[in-house]
Amino acid sequence: MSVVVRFAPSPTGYLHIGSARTALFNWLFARHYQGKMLLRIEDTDRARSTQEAVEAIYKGLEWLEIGWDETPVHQFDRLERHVEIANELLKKGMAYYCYCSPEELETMREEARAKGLPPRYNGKWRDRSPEEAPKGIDPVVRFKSPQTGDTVIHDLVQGEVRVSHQQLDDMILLRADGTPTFNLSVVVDDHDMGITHIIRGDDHLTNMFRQFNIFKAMEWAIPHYAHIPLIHGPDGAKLSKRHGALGVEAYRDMGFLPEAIRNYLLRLGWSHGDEEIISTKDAIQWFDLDHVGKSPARFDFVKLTNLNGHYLREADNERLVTLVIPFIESKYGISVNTEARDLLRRGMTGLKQRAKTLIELAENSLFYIVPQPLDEAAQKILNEEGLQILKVMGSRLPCFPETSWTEVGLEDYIRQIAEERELKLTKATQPLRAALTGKTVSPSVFDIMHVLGKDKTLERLYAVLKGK
RNA sequence: GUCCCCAUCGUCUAGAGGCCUAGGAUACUGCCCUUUCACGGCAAUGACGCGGGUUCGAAUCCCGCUGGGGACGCCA
Repeated sequence: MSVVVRFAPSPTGYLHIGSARTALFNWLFARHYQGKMLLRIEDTDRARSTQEAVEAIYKGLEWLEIGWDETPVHQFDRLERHVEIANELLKKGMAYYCYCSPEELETMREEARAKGLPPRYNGKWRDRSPEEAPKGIDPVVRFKSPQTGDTVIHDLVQGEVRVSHQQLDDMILLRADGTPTFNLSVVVDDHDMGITHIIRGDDHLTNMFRQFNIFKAMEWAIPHYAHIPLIHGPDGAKLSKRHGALGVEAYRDMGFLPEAIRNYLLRLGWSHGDEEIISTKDAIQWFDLDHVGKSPARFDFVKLTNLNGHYLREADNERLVTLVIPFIESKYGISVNTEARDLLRRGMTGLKQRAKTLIELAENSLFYIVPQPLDEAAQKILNEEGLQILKVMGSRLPCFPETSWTEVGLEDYIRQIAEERELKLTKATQPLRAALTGKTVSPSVFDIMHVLGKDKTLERLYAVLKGK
């Protein structure tokens, strides 16, 4: 039997990072077994579902380069089928009408709570005859959960999980307005979609038992379950939307690369020995449920940032240019023309080694596009002594042939000048760096001079000398 | 409150009874490399929550405690 998994987010906000990890695990699992990953939008809550949120899910997955198979299923479209199954359960005597009002249920829960019992529906209408039904009240349909014994399920991550049936109340299948609820819809869809493995967040663990019983009542094949632990915030609490969990687009805007996010998320709860840097290819080859940990992990920006730095260094220069330009344009209000773009492209090898995010890369790239004012440290470097050396450079560099104007050629030449004057090389390079970039920290000055070219280099140099 | 789950360096984790005087990654500190900064290299600090068992032997198995988390909706 081939593997079919699904990612089933509800479109009530953005695609948050915990959901992204669930999607990633499903995707890797499907790819590993050469199965399918289907996408199902759980939009049955009409009040909270929005089209924007649906778009955000698609966009988020696309950005993360997590693809899905087949056309996404919109759960709401399948409403009639869900109702059909509810009616079938009714006919089988595995479900019944309940006429309790929401207020009545609230009191019921409070009373149970007061007695130290679990706040559950007490089964009031479970065995009553329909004749007792009050007039003018639209009933809900409830599932007849087993009342004695217990259910043991072997979860692929959690191991054996056992729940006493006393813990299970008769859940609502159909609301008073006739629409199906989550637990029903999920089971019907999972069955109809031929889902073999359900990989989802730990917070659904208790739903597993409710859903399991519907599968049994319908005599449908029961899928395998794998409940992966949740991601926690730095404070150790669930990283939920309410706690300000961020959508994937926020991570994109913070300058993270999708491959870095994927690698980071993968290592949050899954491991392969001591491997840390894991390519997608290896991830697909290695991924399994056996090595998913059972304890929740805290989200750590610092480690993500480190990983991002790694992938930034490895990334293709042209790609980084394309990625960084929007950051430059939006954050600094500078428009990047083709000439500037070319400088960025040629300077990228030196730039990318020194940035951990695209935001940092944008900031560090600025000097290539627009000459930058001298910052405080650069001013200090260009004191009397510094200016003196700069002047020397200003007079010597024009004589240096254009054909030798390369990183190596320039280094040799400037080393030579420094030696002549019995200066440490840094005494020569720091004033140059300050004049060329406005800063005391940058890529190699020889690299920068080469990228800028002779004309631009001298232009910048003279501009600083003139300004002093 | 009831039920369920979890528990190794600050954080992410390796560890499936002897390979563990507990390994890797990250962060922090120091040193080296070096035109600055990063990268890289080396080193140092740093953990099996507690208490009982089982066993010749426990981070690993069992029980209890403590701590953390999750679920208890006509939300998904």
